[in-house]
Amino acid sequence: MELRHLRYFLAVAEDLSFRAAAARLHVAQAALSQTVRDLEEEVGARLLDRSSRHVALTPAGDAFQVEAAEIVKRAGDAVDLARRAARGQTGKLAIGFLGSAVSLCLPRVVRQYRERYPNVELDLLEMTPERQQAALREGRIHLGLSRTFGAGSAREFEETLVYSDRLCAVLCSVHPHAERPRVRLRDLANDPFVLFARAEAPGLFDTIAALCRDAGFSPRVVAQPTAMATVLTLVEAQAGVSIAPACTRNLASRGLVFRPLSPASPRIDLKLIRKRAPEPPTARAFREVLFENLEWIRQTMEG
Amino acid sequence: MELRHLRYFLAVAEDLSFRAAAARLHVAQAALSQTVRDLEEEVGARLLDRSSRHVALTPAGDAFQVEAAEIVKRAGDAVDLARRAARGQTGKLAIGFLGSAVSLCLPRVVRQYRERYPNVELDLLEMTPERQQAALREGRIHLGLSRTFGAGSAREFEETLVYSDRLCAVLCSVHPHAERPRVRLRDLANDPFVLFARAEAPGLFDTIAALCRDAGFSPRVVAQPTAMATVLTLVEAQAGVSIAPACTRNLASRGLVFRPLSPASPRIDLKLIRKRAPEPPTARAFREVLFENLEWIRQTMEG
DNA sequence: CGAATCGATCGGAAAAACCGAACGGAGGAA
DNA sequence: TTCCTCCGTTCGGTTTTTCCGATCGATTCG
Repeated sequence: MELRHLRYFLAVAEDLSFRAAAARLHVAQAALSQTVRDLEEEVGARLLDRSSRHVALTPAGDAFQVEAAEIVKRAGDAVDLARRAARGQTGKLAIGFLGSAVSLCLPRVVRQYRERYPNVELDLLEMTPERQQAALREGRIHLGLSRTFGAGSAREFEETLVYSDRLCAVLCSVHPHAERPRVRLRDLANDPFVLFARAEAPGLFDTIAALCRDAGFSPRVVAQPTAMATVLTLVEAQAGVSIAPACTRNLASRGLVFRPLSPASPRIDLKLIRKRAPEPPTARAFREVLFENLEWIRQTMEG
Repeated sequence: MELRHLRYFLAVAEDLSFRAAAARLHVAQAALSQTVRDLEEEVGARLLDRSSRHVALTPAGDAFQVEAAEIVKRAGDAVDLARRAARGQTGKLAIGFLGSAVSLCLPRVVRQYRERYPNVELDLLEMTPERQQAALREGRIHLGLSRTFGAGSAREFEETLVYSDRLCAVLCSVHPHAERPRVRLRDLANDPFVLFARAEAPGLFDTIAALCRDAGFSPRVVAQPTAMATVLTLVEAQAGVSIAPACTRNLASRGLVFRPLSPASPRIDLKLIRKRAPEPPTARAFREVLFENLEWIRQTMEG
């Protein structure tokens, strides 16, 4: 049995006439007779009562008509669905993101994406860069918003710069250096340091450690919380000072100050990362929406 | 697009291999490539990512697979449904019945029918013979359980005897003749009569009128209720006497007596009536169940 | 009773589905 | 690295299916 059988049968069942249905389908009436006959043979029951003047549905044909109509309709819908899926207008999309880095800009992009692609099932998963790398590799997420994964990952992943940030000194507002417009790193040599856990973000940690080494000291790290909010809380509680990307000030309260470093620290980049593999259309669409907002994101992050 | 495309695509999507799927379908692998290719062309999107070593579903293919599987399954279900409909195992069945005549035997037959054909949507409609005739003609009911429609209907309807009944005198238990084993009709010549409305059942009414005429009198009809229960109530209230089929005693309370007539009245028949037209399988099945119970019905009605 | 219309049937033509074989690319083994 | 194997694609030729025009029998209508 093929859809052709159903389509032909439906046409006859609607018109209750082989000739009219044949005309509508642009086929000869003989073809219709033949096809309906074959269908009835396969079903094993007559679907249409046909005297030479009247055509009527049998009870079996009546039941079959309802089903056949739905099947043919669903076949059309299935094609539409596949087409939409190919365009990224439906399907699934899972994105890993670094909360501290994108909490300011991600909502806007997600809102625009949802407006344009309301039928995509979107999963936003806050993850550390390391977990993002693993998740991308295993296909659990399609895109990552993260610091760079480091050298050697360029073959496996494609990274696109979203915005670049600078590291700042994070001080409690009562810290002796809090009033200075810029903070020299070596002036913090004797302060205790609260740094984001190395296990969660080795790249960030090692960058900071290298900066200190260049400034002529090795930081005395007294705490490594696994949440940036905890880092800031400890600094505010005068447990120590910290070095963090400027954008984390979006998480901070009034009792903290963020001060540029002197000498200026290197930029650290937030990147949109994807696996070098066929990209789901949903991911491609999300990237496009994000790229349209690049200008705005960079302006926001600089301000 | 035909079901063949869906079946072939599904096989490949399940095995993630053209060769394996081809073997399973007993076709050459080339035929599969061709068919999937045609399908993708019609959809306008790739459904399968195929490098020369691995086959994987695209997002579009993933969405399409779910739909295609359901469509193919429904196609099979539709055939089953039509087959069952042709056997009377599913569908609709509407039966008109004369409440007073079949209240004793119909429940048993209906119960058996429901057990054997649980998926048939059964409508039981209490109707007078006249309404049954019209409903049968218009196809609103498929079978009727009724007194005969009268001469001249044999060409349009086929009637099968279910059981035959006798008319009885119906008296209030305090009626002077209530104690007699048999009642001579002419002894009731001066009694007021309560008879079932002629408009609702002309055949019955005219039969009774003819009996009285044969007994030498014309009955003085003081009421013609349209419900048999009302007839009995009025008789019990001593509004008059009545003549009714013996089986109506099933509706009666203690205050009434049913007495055979003398001379014995002619039998009146309850028939199963159907239109001379192609019979729905559900109706055919019901008739079979009823015929299996004919013996029991007749014994019950005589008792 | 003829004329017209309908669906079924038949033989041949057109279209499709199918097959085997050759081809090219990718991964694994030597 | 080179060779080998496996897989999907592509290409002619064949088989099967589908379709068409013509015709037939049956029924309705004038």
